[in-house]
Amino acid sequence: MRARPTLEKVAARAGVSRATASRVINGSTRVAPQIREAVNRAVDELGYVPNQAARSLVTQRADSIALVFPEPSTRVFSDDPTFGGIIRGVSMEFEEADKQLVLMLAGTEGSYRRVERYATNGHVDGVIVASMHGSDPLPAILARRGVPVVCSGRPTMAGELPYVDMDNVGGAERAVRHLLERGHRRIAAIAGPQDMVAGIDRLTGYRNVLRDSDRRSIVAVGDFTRESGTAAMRHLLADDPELDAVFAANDLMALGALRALRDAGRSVPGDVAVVGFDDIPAASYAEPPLTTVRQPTEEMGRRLARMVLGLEERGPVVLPTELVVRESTRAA
Amino acid sequence: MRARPTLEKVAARAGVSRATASRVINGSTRVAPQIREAVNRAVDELGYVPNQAARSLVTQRADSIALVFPEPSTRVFSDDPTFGGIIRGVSMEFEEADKQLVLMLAGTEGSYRRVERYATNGHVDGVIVASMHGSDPLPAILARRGVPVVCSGRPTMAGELPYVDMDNVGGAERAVRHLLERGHRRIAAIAGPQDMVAGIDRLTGYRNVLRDSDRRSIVAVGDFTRESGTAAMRHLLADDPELDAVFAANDLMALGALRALRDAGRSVPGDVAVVGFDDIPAASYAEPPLTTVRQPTEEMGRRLARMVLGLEERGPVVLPTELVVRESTRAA
DNA sequence: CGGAGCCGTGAGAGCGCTCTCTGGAAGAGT
DNA sequence: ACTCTTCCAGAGAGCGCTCTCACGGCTCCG
Repeated sequence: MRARPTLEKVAARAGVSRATASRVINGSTRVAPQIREAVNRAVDELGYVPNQAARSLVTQRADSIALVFPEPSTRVFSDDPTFGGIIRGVSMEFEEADKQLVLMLAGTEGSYRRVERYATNGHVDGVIVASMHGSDPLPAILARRGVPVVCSGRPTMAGELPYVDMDNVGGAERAVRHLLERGHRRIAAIAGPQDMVAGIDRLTGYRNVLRDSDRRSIVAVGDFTRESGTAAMRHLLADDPELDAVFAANDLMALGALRALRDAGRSVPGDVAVVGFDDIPAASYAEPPLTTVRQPTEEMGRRLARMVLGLEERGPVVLPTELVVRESTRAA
Repeated sequence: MRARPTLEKVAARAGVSRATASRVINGSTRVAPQIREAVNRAVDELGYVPNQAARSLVTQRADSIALVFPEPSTRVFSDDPTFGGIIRGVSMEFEEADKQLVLMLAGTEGSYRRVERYATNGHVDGVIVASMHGSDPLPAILARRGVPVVCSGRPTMAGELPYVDMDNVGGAERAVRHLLERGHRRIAAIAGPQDMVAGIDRLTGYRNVLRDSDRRSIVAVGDFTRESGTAAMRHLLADDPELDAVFAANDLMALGALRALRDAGRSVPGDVAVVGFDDIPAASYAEPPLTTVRQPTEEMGRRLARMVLGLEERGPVVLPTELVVRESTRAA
């Protein structure tokens, strides 16, 4: 493997100084056209590519940004399309800005410190933290150390941390209102974990609508897994056999609820209508296909990227969610 | 944000030379214990973290490795747990080796060149290419440029490229044999795209077993989407109404087949048994839960990582797959 | 007791780049 | 014609680190 050419070589070949070559390569306009061309030719001929390390050393920029996922939940990347969408969105923006995406899965204590070290040490120009638990201490720590941080999902630790979140409350409200409009009267909820912002907000949305309509709320709490959805649904059926609709705080639990309803001999949507949240692929495959709330995950990624790059004002951004109506709430 | 301390400062504080401080930080044993301790203390007190750019500049190593995904298929990360597993595995190994994972989604022509540039320019000590299409030219290009490359999935472009793949042939064989053992006689296949190694190999496995058992093979080709699975199943039923089992080259298509069978009024597994491949989460939620072939995706990630890091001999590695038997092939 | 050998430390070069500062040529103004 | 400005190119410093080399002090052997 032959040594990569340096700026020095390019300059020599083009018959100019290193400084001038550098100017051309970095797109300065204050260079005579013919010289510019000579340099460009030399670059092509030698296949020159700037050494990022050397560049970073002097510019103090890394041109890369870390995307940190909390890995405790193995769900990351496997069941939950949110992450994939975010990555895709971030990736697209970064490509445009010519930044690199450094992916870090942090879960263990040790890897936390590793992320912290890595981020505070100039490796990276900023960090996007995709934490589901709003109480994650990492963002605040990094921010305090002067690293630009943006959170995906509203952090619960009050503070000035900029974030991008989905409109969980609004999405839940729309979903529950949809059930009301369809004429359902006893609308139960399967809530998510109340230590996660998404879990809290979606339950809030549900409560908001029911409160306004003077209907009683009936809530069971799950942990966002399918199994917990099944269990929660069983409890709900036992507590209130009259219920005719369920809002689940995510699709996985809705899928679990579907199973419990099937086992209990209730038809969906005939006896009980079901709404989920997330619009995971399996929601459309379900039997019956699941009405759910879709989130603009890719857009979320883009906004996160733009914000951490400073292309967009830092600050809370809440993206609209969209109700996707399928058979699980459509009168048979 | 205060300036980060340099090695110089640490050395000064410890009362030694820069060289010695560097030795301590890099774990050289040839330093007097008390000096070592003095340096370590200085490091702690100042919160010193080495500047990676400066280090890379002189060592010519980047301590990071690119993981390239071909993005044309939006499925990446959303429906397919393979990617997630690979990322997790790679990430774990990298963490141990203190390397960084740079994620690149390459799809467009432009981004291809970008990956090429980036990888050949010393940013990265190696590249893992997770291409589904074995004919991807990128790995060969990089290899020729002297960049250590490892492929996830066997590349079709014959060559010396080291790779890690799943035992697709063996998995398919086991799946089909399972159907034979269950007493099924007319076993059809829904094959994947024949320009993808996974598609080819899984069909080969199916054919191998049927050939040995003198049974006729009945094949419809899909494109790994659920819809194509539904369509393929319809064709198969039309062509051979007598069939009593189907092997689908992936779970998504198997799910599609399930739907077509339901629509056609065939019970599963009573009338027709169904086997998939991948063991995506939705396979276990399906109605009935799907018998399928599980792949050790995380292990794959680990092996890829170890290979590209040179911790493991480069060369073809084929990981065993595992048959997961569920209701879709269990006699009712 | 002197020289060879070894070990721990410091001095200093240099990795490849950017950027400031300086110099010289060309154009504008008087 | 001469000065003042403008503009473009080059010289050179220096980013923070590693690593080679030289050197002083020590031990060990003859």
